[in-house]
Amino acid sequence: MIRVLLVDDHPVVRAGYKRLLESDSNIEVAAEASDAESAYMAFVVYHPDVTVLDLSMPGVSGLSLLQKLLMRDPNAKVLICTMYDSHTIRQKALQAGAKSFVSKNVAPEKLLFSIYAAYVGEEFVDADTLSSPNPRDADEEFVRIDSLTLRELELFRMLALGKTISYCAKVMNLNEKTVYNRQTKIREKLKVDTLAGLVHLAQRHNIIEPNFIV
Amino acid sequence: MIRVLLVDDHPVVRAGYKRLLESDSNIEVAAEASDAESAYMAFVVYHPDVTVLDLSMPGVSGLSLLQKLLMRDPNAKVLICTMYDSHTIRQKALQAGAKSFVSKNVAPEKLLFSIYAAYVGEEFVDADTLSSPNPRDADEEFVRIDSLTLRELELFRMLALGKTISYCAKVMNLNEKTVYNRQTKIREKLKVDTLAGLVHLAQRHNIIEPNFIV
DNA sequence: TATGTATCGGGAATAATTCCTAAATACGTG
DNA sequence: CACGTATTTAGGAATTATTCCCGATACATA
Repeated sequence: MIRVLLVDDHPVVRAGYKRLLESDSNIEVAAEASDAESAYMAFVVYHPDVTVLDLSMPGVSGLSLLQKLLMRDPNAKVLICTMYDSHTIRQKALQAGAKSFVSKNVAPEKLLFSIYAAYVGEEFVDADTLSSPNPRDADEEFVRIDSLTLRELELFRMLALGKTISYCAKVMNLNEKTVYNRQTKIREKLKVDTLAGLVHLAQRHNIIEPNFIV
Repeated sequence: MIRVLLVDDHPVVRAGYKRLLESDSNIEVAAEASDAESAYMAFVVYHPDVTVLDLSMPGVSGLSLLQKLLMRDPNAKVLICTMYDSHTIRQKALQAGAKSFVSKNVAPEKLLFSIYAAYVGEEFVDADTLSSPNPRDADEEFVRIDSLTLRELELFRMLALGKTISYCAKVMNLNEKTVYNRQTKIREKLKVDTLAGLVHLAQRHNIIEPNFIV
């Protein structure tokens, strides 16, 4: 039996996942969490075989959680699952130590398969997304985004979402000074001179969802 | 047996929904679709009792599909389900003729309940989301934007596009000081505390278009 | 004419941001 | 292991951006 910890901030989606995963008789959802904090606690308490982590969580980026989990247990099997099929995010996730990565555009069977793969310790990165490299990949902008460090990427995302410096500092457990300095560096690296430009860049590269217009 | 048509562009999420819905023995997923076109065809062919429609589809807006479905069958029971818990979207969906509306932040049981409600023809709008009106409320936002003067609106647009203060001053033939002061007033009127927030607001109200890589 | 509102910017105070520096930690490599 | 390199974190001082309060003009309209 593969015991899974399920982390996703949408109850409905999480419930759906759970049913989907448990349609496989070898998989059991041992615990669920809707945010990074409770996810970490659940991880410590339940020692799941595999953690399925949805990256599109609000607040602190899921990537920090990923690192925390790996710090706690370097052999943790974490399967990253995300709406945003961005090469940037994928790179960062793998770089941060994720063993597996699938987007929500993948076939459901592949999700199950990748949980098995993660369980036995194999790395699995969804072939679809890898084999059809995004045309944006060659883009200069992409290279710039790629040059961001993990923490810079996190801050980039939050700033693009419209969070204030003080909010970012609070959420990321940083001194405001650090956030200011890092923000400057981000804009430097991305060659963007306003916060608004940062938003557009983030949207172009699926770092944040484009604003929904109905 | 309630026959459901399931429309969501993420296979994994869709599969999860399906398992969730079918965990209720009175509900059967008669058909699935991942885009507006095939959803419409499936609707015509299968005559579902209830259509569960995820609004976060790419391409043609889900609301257009909703209208098409209602044109085809004015009594169609359509349950709108969305990631984006925005009052704007909710308003527009109901206004377009949706009978029911839930966000993915709702409890899974409520999703099932709302399908029953839709089936028997009752209107159901998730109370949680209604009772806590979003600060980004569409109408309020609209009123605020409406309160901008002509020059303020011009500047608002330029700032949202990512132009710098000095550029705006040059183009608008103004002293930078004036631009600063005006910018402050705009953010005050719009109740937004970062430039990034200004971008999102501008996009929501079609002041500027979200820019994608083509 | 009085009144209100839009437009424009100055002066002084304040807050935000940069620039430079540095320590602690991690990480791969010879 | 030791070493070079990169990351993450901030502080002090300098600089810039932004606010707050204010006065001036223009222009419509009650």
